[in-house]
Amino acid sequence: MQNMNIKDIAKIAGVAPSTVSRVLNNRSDVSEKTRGKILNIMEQYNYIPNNSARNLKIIDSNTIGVLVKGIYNPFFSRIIQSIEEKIAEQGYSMTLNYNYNDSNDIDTAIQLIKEKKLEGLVCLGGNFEHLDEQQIKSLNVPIVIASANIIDQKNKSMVSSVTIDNEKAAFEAVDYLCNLGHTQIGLITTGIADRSIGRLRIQGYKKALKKHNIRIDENLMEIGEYTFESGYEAMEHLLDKNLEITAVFATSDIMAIGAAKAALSRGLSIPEKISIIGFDGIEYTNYFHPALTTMRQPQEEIGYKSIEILFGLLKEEKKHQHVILKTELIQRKSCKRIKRITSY
Amino acid sequence: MQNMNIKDIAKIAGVAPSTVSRVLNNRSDVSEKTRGKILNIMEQYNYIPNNSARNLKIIDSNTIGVLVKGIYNPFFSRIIQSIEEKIAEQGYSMTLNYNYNDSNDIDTAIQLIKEKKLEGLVCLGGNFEHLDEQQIKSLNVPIVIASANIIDQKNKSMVSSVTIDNEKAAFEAVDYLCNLGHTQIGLITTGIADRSIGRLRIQGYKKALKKHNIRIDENLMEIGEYTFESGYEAMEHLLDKNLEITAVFATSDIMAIGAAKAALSRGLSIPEKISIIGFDGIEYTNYFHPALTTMRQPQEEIGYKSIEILFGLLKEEKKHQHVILKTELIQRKSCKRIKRITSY
DNA sequence: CTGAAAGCGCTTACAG
DNA sequence: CTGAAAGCGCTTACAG
Repeated sequence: MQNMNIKDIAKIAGVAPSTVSRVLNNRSDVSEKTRGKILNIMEQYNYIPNNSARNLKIIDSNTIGVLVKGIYNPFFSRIIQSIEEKIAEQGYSMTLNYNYNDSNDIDTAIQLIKEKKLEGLVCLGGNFEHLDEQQIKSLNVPIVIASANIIDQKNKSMVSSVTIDNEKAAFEAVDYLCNLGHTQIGLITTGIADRSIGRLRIQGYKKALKKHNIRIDENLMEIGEYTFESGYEAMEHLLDKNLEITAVFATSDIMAIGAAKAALSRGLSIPEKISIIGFDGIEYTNYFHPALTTMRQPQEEIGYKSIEILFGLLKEEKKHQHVILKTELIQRKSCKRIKRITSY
Repeated sequence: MQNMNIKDIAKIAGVAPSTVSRVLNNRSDVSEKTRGKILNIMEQYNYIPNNSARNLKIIDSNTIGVLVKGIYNPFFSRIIQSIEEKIAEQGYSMTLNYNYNDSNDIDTAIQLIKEKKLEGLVCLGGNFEHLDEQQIKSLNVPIVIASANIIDQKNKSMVSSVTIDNEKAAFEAVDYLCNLGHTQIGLITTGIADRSIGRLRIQGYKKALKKHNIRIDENLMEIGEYTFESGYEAMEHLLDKNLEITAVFATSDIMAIGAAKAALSRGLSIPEKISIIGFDGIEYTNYFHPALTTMRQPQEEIGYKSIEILFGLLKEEKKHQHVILKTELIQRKSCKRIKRITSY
C-alpha cells in the first residue's frame, strides 16, 4: 500500500484514528488487546508515522535541538557527546542538526525551533551578533550559545552562553612559550571569518608578547583557514621568511598539526628545532607524534554546562547566564625551553 | 507577536493566505507591488515559515536526503562534500541527517523520506541487510547505499549501491606488505559490529597471506573499534605479545594512526622497525609524521557516482545499479622493504 | 477505554 | 493576478 497513514491503520484495525495515535504515543489509556492488535497491523504493514504531521500538531516535543555550525569538526563532536548524555538524563530527546551552508545562524535556529517545536536549543559555534529582541522573546524557547561569542551586551538578556576566555587562553599559551625563552614566536590563525574568536586570540598573542617586551611583528602572523592544509602552508610561509622563529602558536589544533607536519617535513624536529602549541585539545593532538602541547577547552564541561543552564531556564525559569569556563594547558612533547635563538 | 503564521501575514497585508504562500515560494504569478508589500511585512515581523507544515503538504520537495551513519567520521565528510556539489548542480537541495543512535537504518531512512517528502536518498554507511520489498517499492523513492554492503542478492533490485571491493582492497594492501618481504603481519580491525565490511577485509588479509604461503595466526589479529585509542591499544597488545611482527595492516586510517602512535611511543620507528598501512585515505594520514601509506577509497567518486545513479533513477527511470569503485594504494612513508625479520 | 471533531500551518488546484 | 476551500497526517481536548 502506498504510504500508509494513521487512518488506514485505523480502518484495518476497526478503530478510530485517535486510538491508533494513542498507541503510537504509548499512552496508557488503551486496552492491551486493542494495543496489541494495532501494533500487529503496524508491524505487518511496516507503518512508519510521518514526523512532519506530528511536529505540526504537537506542543511538547520533549526534545532539545543541537545546532552545529559547519560540518565535521572534531572539536564539537566531543561536546555533542556530553550534551546528548545530559539531555537523555533529563528524559528528553535530542535532535542534531548541522548548519553547513552559510545561511544566517539565528534564522536557521529559529526555523528549527518552529519546525520541530523544540523546547530548547543549544548552538555550537556560529554567529549571533544580531539578535532581534522581539523575535527571540516571543519565541519563548531558551537558547544557549556554546563556543561562540555573542559580543553585544544587549544580547545577554536574550540568550545564555558558555564560552572560554579566548583572549586569556591565547595569552596563556603564548606566555608559556615566552616563559620557555622563546622570543620569535609565529602565529597561525584563522581570519576574518570567525571575527570575534579569531580576533580575541590574536589579542591574547599580542598581549603576551607585550608583557615580555617582545616586539610585535606582522611578518610573524599568518592568517589561514581551519584546515590541515592551511596550517601546513602557513608554516611554510613562516619558515620561508627566515625569521628565525623558534616557536609557533596555532589557534586551532587542526592548524597546529598541519604546521607541525610542515616543520617535520623540512627536517626541523619538534620540539628541538621548533616548538608548537595548539588550541582546542582535540584528540588528534595526542596521537600526533610528537604529541602536541595544546590549550585545551573543556569540551565535556562545555556540553554539561550548556544543558544545565538550558534546563535551568526551562524548568526553573532562571535568568540567562553567561558562563566562562577555564581552559587548561596540556603540556605534552612539542614545546621546549630554549636559552637563546637556535639558528638553523 | 507569538509565532506569526501565513494567515497573520495575510491579514496584515490585506491579502489571502494563498497569496502569501505564493511569494513565499517565489512564484511568478504575483504582482510586484503585492510581492513587495508582503516581503516587507515578513521582514518587519521576522516571519519564518514552518517547515513541518510545508513538508506535510508539499509533493515535490526538490530535495535529496543524505543519511549518514554515526556522527563525526572524517572519511564520510569528503564524500558528503562531493555529494552536495552534485546535488546543487542538478538544481536540487540537500538535507543532511545523522543517524547517530543505533536505531534501524532503513527505518530511519524511510522516516526521513516521509517526513521531508524527499525525492531521493543516499545513505552513507549503515546496515541494509533486511529490506522489505513491499515497503521500498511502495515508497517509490530511489535509494542509493554508499559505502555499506547490502549483501543479500534480492536487495539488489530495490536499491542501488556504490561500494568498493573490500576484500580485494584489503588483499592488495596486505599483498603489498608481503611483496615488501614482510611475513609477520599484524591485523588491526573492527569487530562484529560492521559485519559485512569488517569481515570482508579480514578475508582479504587472509587471502593475501595464503597467496604468499604465510601461516594465518589468530594471535596476529586484533579486533577493536573505529577510534584512535582502540588502534593504539591493539598495537600495544600486538607488541606485547612479542611476535616479531614487522608490519601491521589496519582496516581504517583512524586505527592506523593510533597504531602508529603506539609504535612510535615505544621508540619503534616507522617504517624502519615496523611498517604500517591504513585504509580509507583520510586527510589526516597525510599529516601524520611519517605520512601513512594507505589504501585509499575514492571518496569524491563515491559521492559523484551515488548522485549520478540517483538522478538516473529519478529522471530517466533507470534500473538499480551496483557500482564497485577502484581503490588506490597511496604509497607514502610508512612502509619499508625488508630482507628478513628484523629483531627488536 | 474509545470515538468524533477541530485544528496545527502550510500548498495547490480551481475559479474568477 | 488573487481568493476560497480542501486537505496533507497527525494530536488533543471533549464527551461518553
